Amino acid sequence: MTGVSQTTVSLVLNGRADGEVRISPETRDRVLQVIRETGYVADPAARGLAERRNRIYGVFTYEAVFPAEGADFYHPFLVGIEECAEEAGCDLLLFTSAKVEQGERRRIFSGESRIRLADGCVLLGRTIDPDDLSRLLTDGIPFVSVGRRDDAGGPVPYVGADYPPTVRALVERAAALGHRRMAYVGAGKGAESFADRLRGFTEGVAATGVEGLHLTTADGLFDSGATVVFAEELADGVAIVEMARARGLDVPRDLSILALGASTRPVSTDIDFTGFRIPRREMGRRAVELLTGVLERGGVPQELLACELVEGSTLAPVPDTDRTSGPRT
Amino acid sequence: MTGVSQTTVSLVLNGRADGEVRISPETRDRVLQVIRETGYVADPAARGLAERRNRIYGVFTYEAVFPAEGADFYHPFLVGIEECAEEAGCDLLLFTSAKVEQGERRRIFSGESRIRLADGCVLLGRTIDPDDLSRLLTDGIPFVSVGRRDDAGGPVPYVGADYPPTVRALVERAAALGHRRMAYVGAGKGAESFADRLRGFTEGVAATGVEGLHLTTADGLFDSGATVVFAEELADGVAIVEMARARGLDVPRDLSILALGASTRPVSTDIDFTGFRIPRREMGRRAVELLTGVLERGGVPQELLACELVEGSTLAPVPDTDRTSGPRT
DNA sequence: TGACCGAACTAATGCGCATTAGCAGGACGA
DNA sequence: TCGTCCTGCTAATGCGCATTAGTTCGGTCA
Repeated sequence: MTGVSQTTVSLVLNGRADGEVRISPETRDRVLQVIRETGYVADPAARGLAERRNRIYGVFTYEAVFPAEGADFYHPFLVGIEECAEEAGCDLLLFTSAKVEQGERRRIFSGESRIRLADGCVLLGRTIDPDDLSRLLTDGIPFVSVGRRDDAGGPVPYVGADYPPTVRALVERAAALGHRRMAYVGAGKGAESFADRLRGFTEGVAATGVEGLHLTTADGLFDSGATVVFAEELADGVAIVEMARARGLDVPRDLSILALGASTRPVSTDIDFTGFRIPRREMGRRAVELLTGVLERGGVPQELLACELVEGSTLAPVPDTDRTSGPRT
Repeated sequence: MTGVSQTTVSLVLNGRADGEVRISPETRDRVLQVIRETGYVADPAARGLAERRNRIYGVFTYEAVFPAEGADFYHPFLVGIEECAEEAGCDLLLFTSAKVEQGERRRIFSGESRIRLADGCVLLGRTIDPDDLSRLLTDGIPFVSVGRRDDAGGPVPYVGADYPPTVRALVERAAALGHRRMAYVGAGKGAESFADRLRGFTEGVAATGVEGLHLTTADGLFDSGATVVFAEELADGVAIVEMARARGLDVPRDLSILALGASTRPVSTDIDFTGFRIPRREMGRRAVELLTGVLERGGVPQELLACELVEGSTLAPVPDTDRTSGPRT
């Protein structure tokens, strides 16, 4: 002991020698000296209890944070999150205790959740359980979702990728190359990201005045007369390319295939798809920044980051035969 | 409120209706009902403060947990750690707030460390700052190091890879193929893992009665007359193979090259090295298990896991010319 | 009828800190 | 000499829980 009160130590530790409270330089130095000698560190638990914050950001994922298969779709997000947390001087709490039950998905509020130990939380996953989402809202837990989310009993704070204009731009590019019959292959619903892509496709088709088909699966694709395919995910694109090649079609000479973003499903390919890049790392960074903002000023931030178009080599001008047969419809 | 005291709620929440304390089933059900309706969750901070544990394991790494380059050397460890933490019902706290200063390494006890929020800690990194290590010991913070560590003012709890017998086995295998002059290329010190590999090499050489050279770098390797090279790390192995090929040597016909474990440095190669596999995932798992044991029963566990030999294709019988010229020394 | 006991709770305390109100002591002006 | 103000510090309180030592309220038994 230095002979001073616990209060004084607390004040010195927190540098609270401002207006209201005063500590003489000699006392401060003496306390600091002892702190240095003993290596005293304030108990974070008690500190958090009194201060009502821990400088900890929670990260909730529906999948394993460290996938056994190596880096995956979510890895770049996490890179950004870690970078930004480091800058913010925050630690990251991974909710690994939320076990993945038999056949069930990980849930946020399972049993005694430690989520409130975190000042706020970043949510990651293609889809997020609606119940979890509304629970977060009603409980008033600060959070930011990575990926746009529809309202869940109230506006959801998020940072997403701005798919519609991106997909639309691809449609326009295809139209400029003479394509007049385009197909979108994929569910177009379920995850918001899918819906947004389909929306961009639909908007683009309407804006350019070309024909647009929405196929849930690739079945019937090759009888549809479409000269360019928009694959909802990279994995879809890979599958379609293989199907096309199996039919003796050359990509992109006979059929252009665009991949709309990376794939959440594991897939390896060396095809240089035309499409766009989801700014995953930036989204991760931005999510942490927005979370910090929410904690400081509140609010419900909603941001969409632009996707960068990828030139690739799977988009070519419409084949001549199709260009002539196009008007026949 | 249910009309009962905070104590009762606490007892119900923790299922403490055992011998000492009694709660009538009706009261319990009533409390549980209200808990379910309101979605009450105990504040983990306060709980931790009173209970002196948080069910959180800290993970300290000297590098970024999520490397920008994708999965790296440390990834498999983390996979195992996450798996085991999930089973143990613990969350993981990543100390991202310990910034990497200009040119400095990450330090565990930088400023207001949140390390004590974790019940214990897993340490990851090729080398660990000796000061950090002894500080952990003197502060009595439960931890387990992934990778063997020499004492730091006391025995260090660890789970490591058992390099010496593994390397020794490789030496014996090479000897069985006729090699009589072997070279170890690498520092052989610094990290414990390097020292252990060199020790295994030295032991193996002594046991088989062959000649063993220790070269710090690959300089002079090709004039040494060695017919088989033990590369300390994968990256070293790759470099040596390239040097050998540049000299017109065929691997492994003219020169056998063994790689001692994966590389902590980023390197990509498709060479199918003969060597061994570091059981990284298992080590991660085991570290968490040992940490749990330390928390429950104390002690200083020290374990070495066996490495699996990898057949590969860079080890061949000694070349004839060398076999004959071998005895000339 | 009073002593005794067990069942079913609750009051009180402490965890280690941050924070607020307040206190001792000296300087200073009237 | 007394009141006032400022400086430099501390006592006390609360954060939300777990835990321990009661306390109350029927019975039960002698």
